[in-house]
This record gives sequence, structure tokens and C-alpha cells, in this order.
Amino acid sequence: MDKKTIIKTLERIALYMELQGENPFKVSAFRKAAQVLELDDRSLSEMDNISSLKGIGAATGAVIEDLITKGESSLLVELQQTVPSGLLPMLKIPGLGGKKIAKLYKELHIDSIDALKLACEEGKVQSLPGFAKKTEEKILLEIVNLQSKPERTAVWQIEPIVDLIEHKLASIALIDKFSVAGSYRRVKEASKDIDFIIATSSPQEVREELLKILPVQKIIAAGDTKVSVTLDVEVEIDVDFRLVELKQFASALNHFTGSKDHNIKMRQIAKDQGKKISEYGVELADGSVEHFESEEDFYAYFDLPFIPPTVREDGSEFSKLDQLPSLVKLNDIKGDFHMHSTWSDGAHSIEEMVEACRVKGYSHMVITDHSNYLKVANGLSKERLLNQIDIIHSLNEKYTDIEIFTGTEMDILPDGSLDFEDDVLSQLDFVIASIHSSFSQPQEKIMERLLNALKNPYVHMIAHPTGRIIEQRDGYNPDVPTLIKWAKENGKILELNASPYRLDLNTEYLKLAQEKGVPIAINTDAHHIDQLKYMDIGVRYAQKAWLHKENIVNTWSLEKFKEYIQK
DNA sequence: GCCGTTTTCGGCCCGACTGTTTTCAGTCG
Repeated sequence: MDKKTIIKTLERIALYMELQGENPFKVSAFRKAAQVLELDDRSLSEMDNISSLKGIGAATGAVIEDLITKGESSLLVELQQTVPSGLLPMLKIPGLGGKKIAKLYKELHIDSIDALKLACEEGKVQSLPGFAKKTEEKILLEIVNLQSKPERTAVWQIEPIVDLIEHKLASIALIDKFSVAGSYRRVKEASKDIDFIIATSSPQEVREELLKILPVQKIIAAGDTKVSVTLDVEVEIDVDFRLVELKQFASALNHFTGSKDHNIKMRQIAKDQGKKISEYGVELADGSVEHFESEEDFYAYFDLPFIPPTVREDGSEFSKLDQLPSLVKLNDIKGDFHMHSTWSDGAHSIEEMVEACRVKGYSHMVITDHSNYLKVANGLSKERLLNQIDIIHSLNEKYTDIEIFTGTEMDILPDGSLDFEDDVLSQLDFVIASIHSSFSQPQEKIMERLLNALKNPYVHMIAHPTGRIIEQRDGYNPDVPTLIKWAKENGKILELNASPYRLDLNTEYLKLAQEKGVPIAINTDAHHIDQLKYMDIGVRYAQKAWLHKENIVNTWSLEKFKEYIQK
């Protein structure tokens, strides 16, 4: 029996109980028990007395005991016999929760989405007490939407939508201040919806304006403080706008940035002090309400350091507050080591890239165009690369405030060989090795290719180590823990590719790499000067993995970097 | 269902919106 199965079972029991219309606190007790196990770093065999953990009691402990001794939970089996499994997907229909579904099943014997659709079409649902015509129409609509709207939208799809909304909000004069919040602000890889906080003293006018100037496909709710819409821009996505007074802005931003677990912890801390946190401020025992200029002030009020949105997740951040000052920040970044120019598939000349990096205030940078093999990207031949080296050397004569290093993003070929010979590589300052082909090879072959690159003395770094595109493809499925081990043994850097398409390595592996002492480089892989801004999301993603600045190659001084790549 | 040293019973984060209702339940984040 493994821990994951136990966690899944507890969560599943919670779902089934929800569908029975159970007491919500009872349901959440099972979810909490699952979370307690999830948050515990130990493996199952290392945990000797699970039942003594806080949050695990008699009933949840019995489930765990059952799973360990019998391999299944009698409680879950029992629930599965009383609750049809077809009810589970019905929870995905917005507006339907456990109680309504339980009622539909009990009164109308509806046990699947298909049966529900039929019952709505036949007008049977509107006759139930608590349901009426509008509810029935809404359910039908949502069932149809369920198929058309993706459940989660990737961060790279959300980013341009957020840009668009920010642009529109900036044009509304009655808005004093606004910010994106929610999971996007926490740099989750994918989100269900987008949240915005808007400070205004004219909520009604702003609401009307929003509905007018945004590509609204559907209005979900439009109250005085909350406007919820489905937007139709490339993808369909729900967006929530919260309208508050300026003095409430920091509290609202904090509340709607979440996460839910983070908020619960904060509210518990407040409660212990006799205070009450809401999205509008902090209510004191005497009924007066405290407001804050900024989130920094809000945390300081509870004697806490500013906790960046990126680490506000499962609540475990509160036990790691001492690490916050060490986390990498954008202004620690001194260079970007993976970018392309017009020599391969980039949009700008080397000089334009240099100028853009100077604007960023970097002290050093590396030009890493593609190699020969990648024909579609106009990869450089040996001759063109040697020519590029000369040009970069002469550019270095021109600039005194930034050092440009020569480099390549060299393909690791399908047979495992490298695209340039050592005599070429030895002339470069910084060598990146990447896989761009034959993703479907067996894992042994992929690992053989990676090992070959890691063993080459001239290679410094493996770029986008798994090849994933968020929510779109998994990549070439390397055995990452082994890759990390090999990187350590061979003294190589692993990349955190900051492109929002990739964010590769992911947080789980970044944590492992840091633990094993493998240096990480955060690189934008920019193909356009605008993409150099991805350093920001890359750094914030690194915070999610609790990466410390000293482990990030980009934070090292020019001298230290030079020393490192020359050894 | 779980918790607890002012509690072994009563509370569990807190509030908005909708659709059903004549004062509130259910859902959502």
C-alpha cells in the first residue's frame, strides 16, 4: 500500500459523502486527513504512528488501517454500493453541489449526467422543491458547456488574456487601482479562472463599463461587489472581478490571491488574537475594522514577514518563514544564458538582444542559437557558428557595461551523439545541450542521450530537461531523479526554462535538484526581445520550488560565473 | 469527523450571489 492510494481513497470517500448530502464538516474532515498525509514528507513506512497525527482520528485512522491491512477500505466499498458512481462527474456541473445532486438522485433517481440532461429536457427537474425553471435551464446549459470549455487553462494561454484585460482596465478612468489575483498571481501552471481586484468608488458604473468593453460571452453573476463573466478570447475562460473601496484593496487582493489553505491559516492566526479577517479588512474585538496600505502591512500587522504570492499554497509555508529572505528575487538576476537571434530562429539581431539585456541591467548574457541539426530553426553550421563567435568578440569591444558570452543551444541527436565536435565546443564560452527530436524513444535511449551530453566536458547545461509543454505534451519522459544525480556527478547545470509554455523543470524536480546540490539556471529562451520579460515568471516559479538565490547561477556575479564556466 | 488546558460539546474562515423563497439554502471561491 502506498501513500498516494491512501490519500486518493480519503478524498474519494469525501466526494461520496458530499454526494450523500453529508455534513460539510464531516466531508472536510476526510479531505483534511488526506492533506495531512500529503503534507508529511515521510514515506508510509517511515510513519510509525499515523493515527496520532493531528487531523487523523478514529474514522480516518480506521480507513488507513483498513487499506494497509486489507488493501481496500470497507467504508469506501460501502459508499460505492450506496452511491452510484455516475453522480461523481455531476459535481463538475457549476451550480450543482452534493446536496442538490443527492436530491436529484433521491427524488428522480437521476444517476448520471445523461439522465440529468434527459430529465431537464422532459421538464421533470423544475417540479422538484428547491429547483425551478431557471435552475433547470441553467443545468442544461452547463451540461452543454461542460464539453466545450476546458477544465483548466494553461498559464501561457492565460498570460495574453491577462494582458488584454489589464489594458482594458487601465482605460477605465473610474478605476483607482487594479491587480490580477488568484492562482495566476501565484504562478500556478494552469488555472480554472482569472481573478481581478478593482478599487473604485463607483462600482455600478465600473460594472457596466466592464460588461461593455470586454469580449463577454456570458454573464455568470453581476452584483455590486462581484462581476463574473465568461470571456471569449482564443479560449473561453471565466473571469471574476471584485469591486472594492480603495482602503479595502490590500485585504481583497490578499483574500482573492489565496490559496484557500493559506487564507484559512491566516484567519486562524487572526482568530487566536481575537480578530477576524475578511476580504474587506481585519475586524477587531470592538467591532472596528483595520485597513492596510499594502499586503506587506497586512502581514506585518500579524507579526509576519511578507509572504510572496508564489508560496501561498498548502499552509506549510508558515513553517518555512525563515527561508523567505533567501528565496530568489527578480532583482537578484544578473544575466540570461539562453536566447536566440536572427542567426537561427530569433526575431532580433544579436545587437538588439544585447541592447535589450542592457535595459534589463544585466552584467552578462549568452547568445545561444540553435545548432546545425535543427534545420527548421535555421540551426548554425560549424562555419556560421565560428563566424558568430568573431562577431560577438568584436561586440564585446564595443560594450563596457555588459559581457556577451558565446554559446550554442546544441542538439543531442537521436542516436545520442552531439551536433558539434569537441574542437568547436572548446571555442565556446557556454554550451547548452538540448533534445528537440525523437521524443517517443524508450526512456533508456533518452537517458543514454542525456548521459552522453552530461559526460561531455564542454557541455555546461541541459536546457528544458523534460521537453514538456504545459497542459499540452509531456515531453520525452526522462527519469529526472537519475538525470539530477548525473548532473551532480558531472558538475552540470540544469535549466529552469522560464518560457510560460515550458516552466521546465517543474517545481517537484527543482526542489529535488536543489536538495541534491545541482545548480539551476533560470533562462528565458527568448526568441524575441519581448520574451526577455519571462525572467520574471521564471523567478517567481522558482520561488514556488523554494529555490534559494545562491543555488541559481543567474544570481552569481560575472566573476563567479566566468570562473564556473571556465573550469 | 476532529479538536481541545478556560471547552468532551460546540464550533469548524468568511462572505457574495442566485434562485428559490417570503427569510434562506446551496454553491462558490
